Amino acid sequence: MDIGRPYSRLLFRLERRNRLSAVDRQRIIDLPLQLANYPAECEIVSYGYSTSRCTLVLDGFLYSHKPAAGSRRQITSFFVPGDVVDLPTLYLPKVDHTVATLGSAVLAFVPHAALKSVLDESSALAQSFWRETLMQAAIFQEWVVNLGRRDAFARLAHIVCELTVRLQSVGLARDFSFSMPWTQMDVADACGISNVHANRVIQELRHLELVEWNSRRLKIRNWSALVRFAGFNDDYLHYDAITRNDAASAEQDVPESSARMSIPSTARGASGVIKTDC
Amino acid sequence: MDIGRPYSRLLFRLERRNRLSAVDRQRIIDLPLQLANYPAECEIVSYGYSTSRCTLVLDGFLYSHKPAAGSRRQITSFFVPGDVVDLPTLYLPKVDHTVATLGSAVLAFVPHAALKSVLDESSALAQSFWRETLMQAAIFQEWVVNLGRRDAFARLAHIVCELTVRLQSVGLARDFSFSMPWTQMDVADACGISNVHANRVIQELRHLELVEWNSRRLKIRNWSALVRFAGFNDDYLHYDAITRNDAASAEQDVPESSARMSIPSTARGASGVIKTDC
DNA sequence: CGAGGAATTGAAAGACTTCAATGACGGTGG
DNA sequence: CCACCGTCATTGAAGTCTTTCAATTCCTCG
Repeated sequence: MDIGRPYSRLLFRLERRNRLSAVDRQRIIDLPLQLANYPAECEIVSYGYSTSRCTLVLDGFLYSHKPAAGSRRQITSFFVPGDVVDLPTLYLPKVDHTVATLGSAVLAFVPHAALKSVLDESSALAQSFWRETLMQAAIFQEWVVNLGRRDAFARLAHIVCELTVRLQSVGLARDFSFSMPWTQMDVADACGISNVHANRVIQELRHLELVEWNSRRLKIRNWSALVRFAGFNDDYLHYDAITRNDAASAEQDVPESSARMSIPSTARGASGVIKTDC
Repeated sequence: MDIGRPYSRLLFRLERRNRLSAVDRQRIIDLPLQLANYPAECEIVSYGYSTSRCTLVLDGFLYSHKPAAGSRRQITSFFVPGDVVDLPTLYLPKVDHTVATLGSAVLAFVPHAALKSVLDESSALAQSFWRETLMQAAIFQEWVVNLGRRDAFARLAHIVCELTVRLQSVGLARDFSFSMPWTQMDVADACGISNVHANRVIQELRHLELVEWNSRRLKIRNWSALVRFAGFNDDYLHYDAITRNDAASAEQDVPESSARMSIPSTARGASGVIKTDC
């Protein structure tokens, strides 16, 4: 963690695909950042409110969730170091979810005004930030599949796979081991299951020797089996085009074709075959 | 449907929040559009491929889906007239889902190159298109909640509510009635349930006299009861800031505060109370 | 050491899936 | 014009997955 130069993480993220010009890099470096330490379970952005800043995760985890009927909630995503949270608030003023810290976290806030003026000046930067939000949308879309079409065991395995790859893409969890400060209640709310069932699912993953899971520290025991078990395919994370140069310069550790599943090419899945007369 | 001037729908969409300058409006009008009629069940964009154009829905419905284990699939979104499909392909070249027509549809294609050059020239336009993708992401996020935390009955009701509001926002389904060319298999794949159960859920909605549902024509019988039943709250569609002027000029018919649920303000939902010492 | 949240367990109830069969409908070819 | 076919819709019954309820144990922190 290079919290002393927080923009370096941001620059790395933005240059996943396109190199930025020196001018644009300087624009990012000159962004006013307000650093802050947050304890566990703090709301960063609250449902129904508006905000005038975006959040960069420097260390720790955030998660977003939405309330549902009957005092239940659904966790809709996790944020790992390097993620920019709440870019949507730049152009959709009313927040339709809540973002909170999972464990304690180190954050950097960027005022909307500063960010907007930079984005107005540079279409390349606007494009890079736009792409970040597109990648987030792709993750949401995969979560839809996860909750809709996988059983509880595969769901949790899939979330673990995603977290692992995302952490590795920013140089963390290189040994397939990381501490994740969620409770089993959080796991349940992310998987859309009950906390009791979450407990049983975790035990099953332990029993199958796919992961070690002791007091909120996770260690992947058998990555390829976990990937198979989850039906995980990292295409949706869109890390494929990260150049080796960028990766090297940031000491990045993207697993090489970490997870590829052969997806059956049946066009209409369960329900039939696409007519080809289009 | 004003298919003779397809860009008018697009302009209306982009000006939901910000008026565009005359120059920007002209840029949109000058975009090269290729019109096409498509029969039912045609793939527009296919998983794993790349594409060099975006799609504007002029008439009919599209849907996107992703394959899952065991020849199953999950529908991840529906697209209604006026929607711009696959804006993500502008900046994420490899498509991670499949888009197909539901019934027959009238589409307009815009080449990436033309769109990109317009977006480079005008940051206001880039912002508007960016916002479109943010709104799509918000819909994905709500689908995560839908699949994670609602039972099959509420899930389907919620999807029906969403479709109704989205159609009404472009001047369709004013009488709370619209034809939707999905099969019960499609319904099942959208709700993440089996086709057999989808059938029973539909029957229940009919029995509760919430909707009429005859041969793929839907009529909402009791909107407020349906909204309550679904736990539907249209905040996530982010239509709140559409100005009345825009609405009037496009003969739009957004239901006034069509669906507001009181969301309990419990911060952590099922699992406890947020500490306030942040 | 006590308190309280978190994890774990068992048992019963509920939601949903699967299998298998039947009915309804529209389009096609003889 | 009608028989045939395939797709879609519908139904029943059995089985599986998940939830709920209610304890009990574990762990951490003050």
